[in-house]
Amino acid sequence: MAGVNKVILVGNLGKDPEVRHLEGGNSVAHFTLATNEYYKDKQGTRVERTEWHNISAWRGLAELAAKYLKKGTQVYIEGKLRTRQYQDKDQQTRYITEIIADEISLLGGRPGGAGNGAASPSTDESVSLRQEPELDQLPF
Amino acid sequence: MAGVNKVILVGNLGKDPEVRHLEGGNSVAHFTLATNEYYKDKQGTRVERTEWHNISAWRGLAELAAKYLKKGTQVYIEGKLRTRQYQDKDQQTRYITEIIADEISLLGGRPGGAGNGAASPSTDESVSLRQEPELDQLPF
Amino acid sequence: MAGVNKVILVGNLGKDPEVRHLEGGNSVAHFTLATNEYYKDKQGTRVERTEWHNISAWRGLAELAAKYLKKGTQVYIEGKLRTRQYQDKDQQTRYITEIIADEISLLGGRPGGAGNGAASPSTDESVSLRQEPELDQLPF
Amino acid sequence: MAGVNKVILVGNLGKDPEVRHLEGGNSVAHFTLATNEYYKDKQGTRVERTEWHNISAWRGLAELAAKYLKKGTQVYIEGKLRTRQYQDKDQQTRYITEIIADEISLLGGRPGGAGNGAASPSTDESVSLRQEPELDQLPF
DNA sequence: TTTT
DNA sequence: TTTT
Repeated sequence: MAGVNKVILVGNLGKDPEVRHLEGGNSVAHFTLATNEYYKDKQGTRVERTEWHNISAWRGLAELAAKYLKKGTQVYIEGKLRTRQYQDKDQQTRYITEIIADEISLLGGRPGGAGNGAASPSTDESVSLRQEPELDQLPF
Repeated sequence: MAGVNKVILVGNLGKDPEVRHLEGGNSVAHFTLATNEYYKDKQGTRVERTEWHNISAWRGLAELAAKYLKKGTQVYIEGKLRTRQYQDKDQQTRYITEIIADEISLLGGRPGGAGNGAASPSTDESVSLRQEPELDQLPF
Repeated sequence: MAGVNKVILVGNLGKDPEVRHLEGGNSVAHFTLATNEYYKDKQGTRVERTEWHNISAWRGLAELAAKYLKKGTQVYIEGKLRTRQYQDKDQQTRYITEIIADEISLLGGRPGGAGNGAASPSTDESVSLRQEPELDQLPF
Repeated sequence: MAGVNKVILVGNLGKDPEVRHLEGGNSVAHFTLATNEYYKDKQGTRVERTEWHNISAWRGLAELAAKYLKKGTQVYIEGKLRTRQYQDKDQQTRYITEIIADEISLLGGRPGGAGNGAASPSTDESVSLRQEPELDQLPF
């Protein structure tokens, strides 16, 4: 029976998306997303906690991310968790957990309006896709 | 502004929860959860893909997890992502991403009914909590 | 800017799905879903509260619902809210809120195993779709 | 077994929240929220669809809604579905489906920054609560 | 390491 | 009208 693996985030990009064009015409965008949380510790002091997430967007969604998202942009992201292993420079097995984006919505009234250099999506373009990444083509 | 950091999973436990009792009376349970996904590859062959998640449940939710969950149990989990760093045995900095559970619901008609040895929750007990982990008391 | 309109439910069907075949080859399934909640009132008495939801599933998802879901089946449903207006028998305008399903996952170990008469999905069939209903073809 | 009844919305308020103070010191805020969706119809024409949701926020969350939200404010809302029945002016039984908010997050860089007259939340105040409405005190 |  |  199929399970459920769903992530929902609202936060701000830590850097501009990096896009790689893969053999076969596919592309993938990577960026980090910060989600902030505020709570009071035992002494009643207000504490801010920032969690950083690794986001991957594939194919059409990668192109849209490259076009409309920039460092600082506030977005809603829906996706799924994926943990990959890779060999580090010392040939040690390491693990990294990413969110593979299925949907991205720009938040705030007017993206690019505050002079952040990002394009504004025409309302004809939907910033939303749902597709399987091709794992054998992962760029790293 | 507070962001959103939410994870929703439906899957099966890979092992019995391990519970640790911390100084100060707190407790934390750890277990892994498998979420299964099915799709067809380019050749049209059906492929099963299993993603493994590290789950942490704190305090009252840890006690409930220890009491009612076992290897194989199907659960709905809602929580948030947290990536921690730690030093491995070679004093290298490593990262691990976990889901801190806020809510756990047992699925399927009759938990423990298949002779899996887990207790069945009395309907007076709510298998749901929402609380902040105390990070300075992390067991590892 | 596109918004977000998402519903996530885990509950049991109150009746077998009713499927209608529309002109043009489309089909739609309707059923109700009960979600149960337990809490203690001010007197400390345990109270059960059942919320009933109207679910609609379209096209391929309608066929799958008809095939695999029955009264009593426990399911995970993801979808979106839609409120429609219609004229009642006295020509009064009435409103009904439904969840248009995007994804349905059967829960519990063995659907149909308890002799409920529903078919068991072959693992080749995915009980998951994501598509736009055609509003001009609504059956009522 | 407890079910799941969860709604996640990102949209804009259609009007200022209306707050009622109930006997016993409780309060409740009501407002409508629009979620926009864009898609192409069969002719390839771009179509915008707006869905309107009835939101209720209770107690502390009602006060925060009254203080920080205004017509047009973009928010993230998490809550649950509740359908109530009431008697209309002709003593007919009617149904209304609402989302009872558990969490509300203001979106966009600077709430109130565009001169909309709403206060800006001090970072010491958390715009998030999770509590049961007292149904016997519903204001209508 | 789960489940079907 | 479901389920426990």
